[in-house]
Amino acid sequence: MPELPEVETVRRGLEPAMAGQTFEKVEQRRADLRFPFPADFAARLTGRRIEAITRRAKYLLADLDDGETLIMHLGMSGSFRVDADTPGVFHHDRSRIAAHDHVVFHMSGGATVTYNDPRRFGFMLLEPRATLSEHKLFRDMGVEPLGNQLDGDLLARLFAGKAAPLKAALLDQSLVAGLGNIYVCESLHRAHLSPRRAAGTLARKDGAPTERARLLASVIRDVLGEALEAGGSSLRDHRQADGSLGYFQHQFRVYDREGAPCPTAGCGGVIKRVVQSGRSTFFCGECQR
DNA sequence: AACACCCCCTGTCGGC
DNA sequence: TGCCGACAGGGGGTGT
Repeated sequence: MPELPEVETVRRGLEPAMAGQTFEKVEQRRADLRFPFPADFAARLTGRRIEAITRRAKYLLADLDDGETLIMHLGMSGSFRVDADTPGVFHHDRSRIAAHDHVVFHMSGGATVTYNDPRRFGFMLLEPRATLSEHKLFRDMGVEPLGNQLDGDLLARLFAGKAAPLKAALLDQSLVAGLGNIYVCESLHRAHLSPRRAAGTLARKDGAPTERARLLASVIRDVLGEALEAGGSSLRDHRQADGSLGYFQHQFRVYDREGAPCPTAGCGGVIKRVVQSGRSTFFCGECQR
């Protein structure tokens, strides 16, 4: 489910419950998610204070006071539920275990934070913070699309010479990190660019960006920013950490809208679905070139 | 090197 | 109603 806007929304939901708090008790309810949990996972967290909850691309990072970082990835179906402190109710008793609740964090401030993940494509790791940027997961990771660096020039440089379709290039986390299937489809539609166009065509021969490269960089930031403002997208029953729903899905122009009229003014096209590198791409063949 | 493809796992939905 | 295949927001590994 979660692309950058959803993960950032989760981060903001976890922050008040976890940042500055200590793990009072940790329940690990199975041996593995996508990967095995780190050795002595619960014991290594218990008693540790979280200095900050941050995010890199689609990863949530909890910086611990012993120099380690708890790395959390939500995969396709991971979510966190925060049960806030209720006076008079001992917080260890507050959270009721539901199907696919795999980890429960009991925080010193009183909140209970539960990780639920039906498909178990998510994972949690503990790694030393000092060398995190050299870790296999982060070493080759691309730029944050909402950071200062992403503009037409960078996009053109990243894509120069690439024969891969724009769809694949934008999903490549080693170039731009944080986009997923939804926001790539939405961004390409807004930029009127075909998902099948070779990524290298956004750079001129001398490597300078085309106007389309500038436009694409710009709409990516717009789309992600708007999605963030809407609290992300809630597909199926996915919820934010506080239980509320994001509502950006109501603003989808192409994603999961096969057969619908293209929303571009005066276009008259119909949204199509094709498969690219094994995933659905939604786009308008008329106004996306 | 740069792609395309398959897989991990569970739930849901549409078609028959 | 029930069964079955297709598909789902991610990404790592393998093979060409």
